[in-house]
Amino acid sequence: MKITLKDGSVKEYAEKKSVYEIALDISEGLARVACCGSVNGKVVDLREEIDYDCELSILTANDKEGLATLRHTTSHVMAEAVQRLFPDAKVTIGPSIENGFYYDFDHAPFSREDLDAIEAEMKKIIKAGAKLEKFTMPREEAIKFMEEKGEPYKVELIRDLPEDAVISFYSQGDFVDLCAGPHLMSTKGIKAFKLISSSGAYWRGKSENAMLQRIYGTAFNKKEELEEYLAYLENIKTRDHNRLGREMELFTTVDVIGQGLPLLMPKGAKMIQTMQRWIEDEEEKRGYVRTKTPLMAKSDLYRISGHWDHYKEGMFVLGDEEKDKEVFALRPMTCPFQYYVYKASQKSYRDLPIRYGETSTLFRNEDSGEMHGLTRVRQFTISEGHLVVRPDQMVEEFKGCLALAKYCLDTLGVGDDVTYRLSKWDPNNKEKYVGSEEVWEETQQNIRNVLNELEIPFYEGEGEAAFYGPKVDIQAKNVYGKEDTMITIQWDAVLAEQFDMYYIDQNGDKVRPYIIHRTSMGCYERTLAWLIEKYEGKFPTWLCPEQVRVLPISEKYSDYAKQVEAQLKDNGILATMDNRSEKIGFKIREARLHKVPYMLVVGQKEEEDGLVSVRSRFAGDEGQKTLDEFIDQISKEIRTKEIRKEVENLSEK
RNA sequence: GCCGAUAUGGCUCAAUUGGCAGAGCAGCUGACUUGUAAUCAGCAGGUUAUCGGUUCGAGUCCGAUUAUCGGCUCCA
Repeated sequence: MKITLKDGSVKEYAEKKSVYEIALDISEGLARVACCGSVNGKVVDLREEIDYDCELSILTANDKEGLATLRHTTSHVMAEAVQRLFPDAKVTIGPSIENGFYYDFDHAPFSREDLDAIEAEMKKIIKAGAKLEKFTMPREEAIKFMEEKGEPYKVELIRDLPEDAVISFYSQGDFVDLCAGPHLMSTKGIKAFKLISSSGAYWRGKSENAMLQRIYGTAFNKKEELEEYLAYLENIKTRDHNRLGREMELFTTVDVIGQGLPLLMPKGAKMIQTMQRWIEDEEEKRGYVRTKTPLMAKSDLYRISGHWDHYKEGMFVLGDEEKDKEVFALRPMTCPFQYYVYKASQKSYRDLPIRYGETSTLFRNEDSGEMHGLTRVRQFTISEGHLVVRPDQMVEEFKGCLALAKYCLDTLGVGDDVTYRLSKWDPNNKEKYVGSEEVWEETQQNIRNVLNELEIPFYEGEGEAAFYGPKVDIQAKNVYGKEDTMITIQWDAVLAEQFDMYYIDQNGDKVRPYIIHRTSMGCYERTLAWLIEKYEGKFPTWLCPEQVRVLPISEKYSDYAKQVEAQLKDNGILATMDNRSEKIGFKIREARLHKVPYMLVVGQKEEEDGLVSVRSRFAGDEGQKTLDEFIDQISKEIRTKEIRKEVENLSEK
C-alpha cells in the first residue's frame, strides 16, 4: 500500500502498519510528539492500523486536533487521579473543549485544595508514564465489565450504543475508561497542564438529571504556552465589563433593588442616551416611524400572541389569576402592541411596507441564577422594530434590516467581531413552536437564500428559533468567550394570523402581510457591556460620557478655563473642568485614568493668546491650537463617529 | 431553578485561637498657585449585607434571607 505524506512524498509498505509505526518510520522524533493522525482527512488514533492506500498526516499538539487529543488524554489522567484520591467518585464523560478539557464526576463538590491535590496526583501519574492501551469488547460484555467496576454512568452510555457496536476502552496502568479515543501513546506526553476550576453540571446536560461535579482544566504543548494562557486569563479580567463598568461608574447594583436590575449611573446613562439618539435618528432616515406603547397589558393580549402559553414563565405577572378578575403582565416584547398600532386603521397595499420603531423597555423574569452584569438582566431597553410588509417586499425588507444591523455594528467598530447564526426550529420538539412544518422549512430556506445572496457567512443553530419563527441572530463573544445575541432579525409568518392583520390589495381583497421583528443595534445595556470590553473603557470620542476635560494650570486661570468649557458645551461637546488646586501633572494623571480622550491645558500663555494646549489619547494632536480649531476638529470627529486609533497605553505607569 | 464560592467605610484590602474594627486610595477642609502621570497637613467616614442563634464576649462559630461571582440549565 502507498501512504502519501503531507509533504507529498510517498511511502510503500508490504504489510499493515499502525499510524504510530509509520510516524516512527518517518522520524523517531516525530513519533515522540505525535498526538494522533489524519487519514484521508479523518482524525484517527495513533494505534489505528492502515492496510490501504491513503493520505496521512501525523498530528502533534501544534495541530488543533492533536492538541484536542493531548487535552483529552489529560482528562483521563485527571479521572485516574480523582479516583485514586476519591475512590467513591464515579466517572462519566471528559471531553476536550475550546480552551482545555473537563471531566464530570458523581461526587461531593471539590474544593480548590482538592484540585491542588488532584494536580499533584496527576503529576505522579504523568511521571510514571504508563502506556495508554486500547482494547475492545462486544456491547454485552462491556456492560458487564463496567457494572463490575461499579460505574453506572458508563453502563448507561454503553446501553445507548447500537446492539452490534464494538465498545472501545483505553487503559493507563490500572485505570480503564470507556472511550472512543484518540489518545496519546503514553501519559508522559503531557507536558503542561493546570486545573482551572470546578462547578456543578447536570448529567447529560439535563436539569432533571443528577448534579455532577465538573472539573475544568487545560493543557498545552509547552509550559510557556500554558503560562501565556494563564496570564491571558488574568489579563482579560481587567476588561471584563462587569468589573470595569462598575469601576468607571457606568453602572452599579444594589441588593435591596434586586437581581438583574442594574442602575445606570450618569456616565453609563449618557452613553446609552448617545446611542439611543443616534439609532432613533438613523431609523427615521431609513423610513421608520416611531411608536411609544405601554409597558404592560392584560393577559388577554398575551393569550392572543401565544406568549401566555409559550412564555408565561418568563413574564412578570401582576395579580393573582385565581382571585383577580383581570391579570396584567409586564411586557417581555413589543410585538403585539405595535400590531395594534397597525390595526388601528385599514391599510392599503400602497401603505406597505410600514416600519415601526420603538425604544422599548422590556421585562423578562429570568431564573435567579442567570443574571450577569449588564448582559443578562430582568429589565432592559432595546431598539425594537416591526416591519409589516407585503409578501413581494419581504426579501428586500429583510435585506434592509441586515444592512441596518451591519451599519450599526460597523459604526460601533465591532462589525468584524460578530458571527451570524440562522436560528432554526427543532423538528423533534414541535410543541415548543407555532405553525406547520412546511412554513418553518420554507421560511428557513428563504432566510438561507438571503444570507447566501448577500454573501454573509453564517452557521445554523437548531432549536434556537423564536416560537413564532426562524431568525438571524448576530452573535458576539465576551472576553471569556461566552456568546450572546447582540442583534436579531426574525421572520414571522405566524403572528399576523393570530392578530388577524391584513391589508387590501389591488383587487380589493384582504391579504395577510408578513412581519419582520428586528433590532437595529439590539439591547442598549448589552451593547454597552460589549463596548466596555471591546474598547477596555477607551470608547470612541463620540460615545464618551466625558469627551474633553479642561485643566487650568492654577486657579488664576479658572476664569479662562470656564470660558473654554462653556464654549465647548455650547458646541455640544461633553466637557468638564478640573478646577482643584492641584498640580497639572496630578490633573493629567486623573484625566488619563478616567480615560478622557482630550485634555486641554490652559495657563498664562494660552489665556494671553486665546489658545488651548491639546493632549489626547491619539497621535498627532499635541500642541497649541486656537479653541475654534479644536472645536472644529472634535466636532467633525463626533459627527462622523470616527474611531481613532489609540496611541498611548492608559495603564498606570 | 441547580452546584459551589464570596459579602468589613465610596473603592482595594487588614484584623493571631472568639477578646478595644484598622490601613491605602477616593472624599471633605486648609495651606500651596503649580506647565503635561501622584504637593503638604488636618478632618470625616462603620449597627462588619440583613435577620436570628450559640457564648461572659461574635467581623470571626451556627442557621435563614438577600446580593455578587464561577459554572450548569435556560435565554421569545
